[in-house]
Amino acid sequence: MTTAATSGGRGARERILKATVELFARDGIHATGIARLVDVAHVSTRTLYQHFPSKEALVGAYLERLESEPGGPAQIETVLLCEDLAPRDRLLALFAAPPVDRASGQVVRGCPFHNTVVEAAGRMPDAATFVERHKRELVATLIATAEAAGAADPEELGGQLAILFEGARALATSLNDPQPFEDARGLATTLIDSAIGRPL
Amino acid sequence: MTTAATSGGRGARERILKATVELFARDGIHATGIARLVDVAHVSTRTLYQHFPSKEALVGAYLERLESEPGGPAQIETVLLCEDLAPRDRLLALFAAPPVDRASGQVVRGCPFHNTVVEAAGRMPDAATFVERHKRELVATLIATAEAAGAADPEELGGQLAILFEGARALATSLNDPQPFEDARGLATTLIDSAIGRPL
DNA sequence: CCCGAAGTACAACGGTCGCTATACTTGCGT
DNA sequence: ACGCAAGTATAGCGACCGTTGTACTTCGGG
Repeated sequence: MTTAATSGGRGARERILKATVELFARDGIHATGIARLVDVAHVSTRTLYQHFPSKEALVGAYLERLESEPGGPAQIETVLLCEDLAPRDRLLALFAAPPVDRASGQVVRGCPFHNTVVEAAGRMPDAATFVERHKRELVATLIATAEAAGAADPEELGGQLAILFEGARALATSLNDPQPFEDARGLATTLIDSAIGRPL
Repeated sequence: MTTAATSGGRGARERILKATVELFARDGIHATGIARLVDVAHVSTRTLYQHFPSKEALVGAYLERLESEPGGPAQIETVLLCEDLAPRDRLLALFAAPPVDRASGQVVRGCPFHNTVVEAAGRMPDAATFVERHKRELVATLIATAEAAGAADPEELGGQLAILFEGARALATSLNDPQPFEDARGLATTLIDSAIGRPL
């Protein structure tokens, strides 16, 4: 179901970005042509190219949007910054919910950042660099949160949780089954509680 | 560096498959056109289409080859079946070596099966089904090996190792850094030894 | 030796894709 | 109320991609 704006008019850039996030994340970059993008965004082709010089530039904007958009497909990772939760709960929240896109209601097809690297296949170095930086920040955030939770070795725990998170998303995608997320949550709980000396 | 056969002649099907595995795994499916495939395989376009009715059929053959080819990009997983090693060592071997393709000598760009699902983006249901089955078999093999190693809860350990393996490959790809593989190996060692009651 | 299968060379087709040109319309800010 | 930026509609370009047709060559087995 398309959730982008249903009427044309001013604010084209915003509609283009919304449609881009929706379609690139759900259907993939190669599978999403400019024509469909223009359809969903209710924007003329000309307008799209007045805002973005090329499809590759659109991919760059897509990645930036993924990072900043609160309800988007990358929303899960933002719980790490939620100050309302205790550090331990923030870490566990990563594995709490099945990774669902609020817009489409469907289970997210893996990690959109990682998928972009795979689809780019070495042909879009800027995108690869962006994702590399994003993932390094994710690991850094995990380490910082692990430290805030009082982990004995925050770097070790952060690195482990990063692998668990990526692995759960990848395996859930390949298996077409959310089960790995539950397995990862169980192991994550053990690792966290062991690292912070929490009683069983 | 291209390692496919350097001369034409009989045996085209084999050369086509070798080139397909090399190029699809290294450069991606979308990025690999029939023209390049034909070049590397030293085969005429016509011959390729006499062996495979379409590119999509070639993707199917590619996946089958990935599973069976001993030295191919999916070679790492085959150590699980190596009877020369003790079960515990088989499990650890998964994380021992950086995932390198013998043909290209480069670090493998994630898991080729998972990448195929991502690139297919829902447009090749057969490929997705194939990968799903492959991954279920991988998990099953991990569980069986965990059981052979004497794990207290083989299903739990197998599932955990599967997530670690997938996560290490995915994160190493996104980060463009083999570090996650080392982190995963450390955690895997702990999990295995804890599960089989091995002393530190 | 020679038939038939296997492979080759190459041009071209239809389709799609990213992208642009042209000419027109809309609607907010002042 | 009106000017100008913003957006629209649409046709089409050139390039590339997967795929096919045609006519020719090369072998190996009987």
